[in-house]
Amino acid sequence: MLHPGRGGVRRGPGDHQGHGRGRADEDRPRGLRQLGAEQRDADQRGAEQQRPAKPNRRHHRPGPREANTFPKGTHMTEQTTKTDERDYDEYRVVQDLGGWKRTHSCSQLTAANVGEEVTIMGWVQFRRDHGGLIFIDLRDREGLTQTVFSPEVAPEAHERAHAIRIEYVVALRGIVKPRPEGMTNTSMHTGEIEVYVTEWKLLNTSDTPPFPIEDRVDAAEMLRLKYRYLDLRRPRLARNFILRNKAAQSVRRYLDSLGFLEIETPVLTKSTPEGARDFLVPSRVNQGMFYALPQSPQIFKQLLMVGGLDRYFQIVKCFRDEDLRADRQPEFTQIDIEMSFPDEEQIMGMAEGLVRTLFAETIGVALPAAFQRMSYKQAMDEYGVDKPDVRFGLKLVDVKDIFVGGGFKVFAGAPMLKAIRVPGGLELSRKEIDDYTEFAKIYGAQGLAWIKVKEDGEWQSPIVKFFSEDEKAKLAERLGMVPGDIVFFQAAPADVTNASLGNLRLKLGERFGLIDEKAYAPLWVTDFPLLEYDPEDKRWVAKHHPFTSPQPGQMDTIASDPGGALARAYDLVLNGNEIGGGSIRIHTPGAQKAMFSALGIGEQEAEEKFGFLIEALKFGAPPHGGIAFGLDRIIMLLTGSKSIRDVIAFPKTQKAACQMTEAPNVVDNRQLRELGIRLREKVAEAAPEETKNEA
RNA sequence: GGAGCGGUAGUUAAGUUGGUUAUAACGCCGGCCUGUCACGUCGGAGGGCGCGAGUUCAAGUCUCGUCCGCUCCGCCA
Repeated sequence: MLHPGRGGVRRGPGDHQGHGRGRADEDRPRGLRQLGAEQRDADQRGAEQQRPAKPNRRHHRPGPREANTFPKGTHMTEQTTKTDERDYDEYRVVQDLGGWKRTHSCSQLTAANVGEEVTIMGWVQFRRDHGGLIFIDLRDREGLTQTVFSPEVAPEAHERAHAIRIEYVVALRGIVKPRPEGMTNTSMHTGEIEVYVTEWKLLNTSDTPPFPIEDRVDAAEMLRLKYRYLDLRRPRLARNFILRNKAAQSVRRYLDSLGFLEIETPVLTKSTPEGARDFLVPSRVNQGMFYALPQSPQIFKQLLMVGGLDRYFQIVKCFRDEDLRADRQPEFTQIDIEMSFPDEEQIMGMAEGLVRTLFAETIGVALPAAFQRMSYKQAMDEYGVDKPDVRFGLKLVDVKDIFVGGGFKVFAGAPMLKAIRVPGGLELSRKEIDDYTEFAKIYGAQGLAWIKVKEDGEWQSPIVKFFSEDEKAKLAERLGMVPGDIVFFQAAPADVTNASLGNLRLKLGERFGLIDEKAYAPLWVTDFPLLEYDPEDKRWVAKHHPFTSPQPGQMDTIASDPGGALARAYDLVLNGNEIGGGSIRIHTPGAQKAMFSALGIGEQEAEEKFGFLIEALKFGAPPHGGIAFGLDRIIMLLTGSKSIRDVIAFPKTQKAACQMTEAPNVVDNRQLRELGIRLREKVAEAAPEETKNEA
């Protein structure tokens, strides 16, 4: 893996000189090299010691270097044109700040500053060297400023500026001047002015970056992640983190104003058996024992309520050892909130205020005064998913009853049969329909039935020949079918029907341009089932978590009808994304025990795993409840990012690895021995000898 | 655990039914240039196609394996 250096000489650690751009010094006996040459030679020796010479094919450069291996004079006449080449390394001596202070950021200067002497510092974005005038666009996280080096204004500064390259770090001092008539750049915030540099300091050089530091460049994500610190310099990412900070501060201000206390909870905590896989941390002091990283601070925030602290919040890292997605990372950030003596309305009202404030203060969007609400049942019935995107229609319609006992076995015998009518869908090509069929199969569907209603009203479909006239009539009426439509059907088990049609609906919404990209449609989904059946474990598990309170009276029927019990839980959905969820919690030991029992967790097991919680509930736990928001997902929505990685400073790849640090990695056997851990043979092969760990 | 897509100069990509010396643009290095702003212009260097086998007279192109990245299903109380 070669570094994209500019010259033939590799730089070692601590070498700030930036030599190695051109050929080695001895190739060019010119006056330029007097300054700082000694220093450089010393550095070079140091660098070579630390980094043994490696054949570097890339930087092989024929020319004077080879010429010099000939006896002096033999070929020199032929080389004379080449010896005019210059080496700017003498100017690439890194300087101290020497007391210089920044007066402005790179986005600040406007016509109002004309005539001022300013000092700006940052990275070189572009260099336009005209031989005479040199233009440098200087970048910091805020923006760009054009600077001018003129031989008439400052000859020394101008001469040295020939050495400046992209991503060099410089401090520029100069006078703000209006740009000449007709030379303003309207696409730049600072486009009315330019800074005439009078003196400047080179604060650091830079190797050529592996990819350009510009938004318009589409570098491979692997590369961006390996050089994440360079990726972060790009305006798009910088903007994301500036906004993320704004959002976090907005949350703090809002919750603080309502009396919520920001309290930290442990990161080294106890494994919880329910839910996602835990990340485990071995204990050295207690060999053979493990901490777990929190999947959420759920139990701690409840205990803070038992502790009488009344209102808590935390912007907190949570960890789940599950597979990654475009919107899922193994460590992510939650806005975690809990309050005492609330009902659902209070929490939802507080949460709406929070989200409304957040959107107003970050992107200036006014969300509706009251968010739309929908029961879980309605969401599943009409949208097939528990996080509907309500920016558009195309609702799912249950048509099972029409075909019960009918002649078309696929429909008549289906556990669930739903249809989705798409106005204008007549234009879909065979290929598109086939693609949608493949799409449906991802969710376990066997196929995808369809009917096109042609302009003359005739139905075109591979399946209508199996329908009776009565079925056709009822179907047309139920769906309101008109010419130009296509109707898709899914006949399958409930989960497959809902998932395939629910997700197809989203694709169709996009295909037919039904989604207003600028709209924000928040939606509360309420009345979730308390439990859901896990066919793998063959038992009922908590849909939300086992501390969620059932709705009044639901506990009584839980044994007879576990699937029918409803929870005091609510999710906040925005444009089809789940951005938050919470519940009123169980706050009496009796109810909590009953819940564990319903989940098939025995008294002894409950005692071992959650004994401290049950005990706490015995000591006057107040009624309490809360909510948690996925901060990363909210920032994704606010910034329009397609990937959660674009809103996390140092994210992990799909294999949960960090391209930059190469975490996770093997550790010394010594470290393992201290922890009382021995790796199984197969794994141990990859582990290093204990003495060999690279620094 | 599974499905799909991808890996070719520093980067982004092209590369035909396997066939001379693997293309281009940008970037890089150097020359020239006093009004550019993704400056221009002239010249130059730079890769053997993720890695490993195999088929073949011949492999970037075909086969198998493997590694890495992305999207998705499962999973994510």
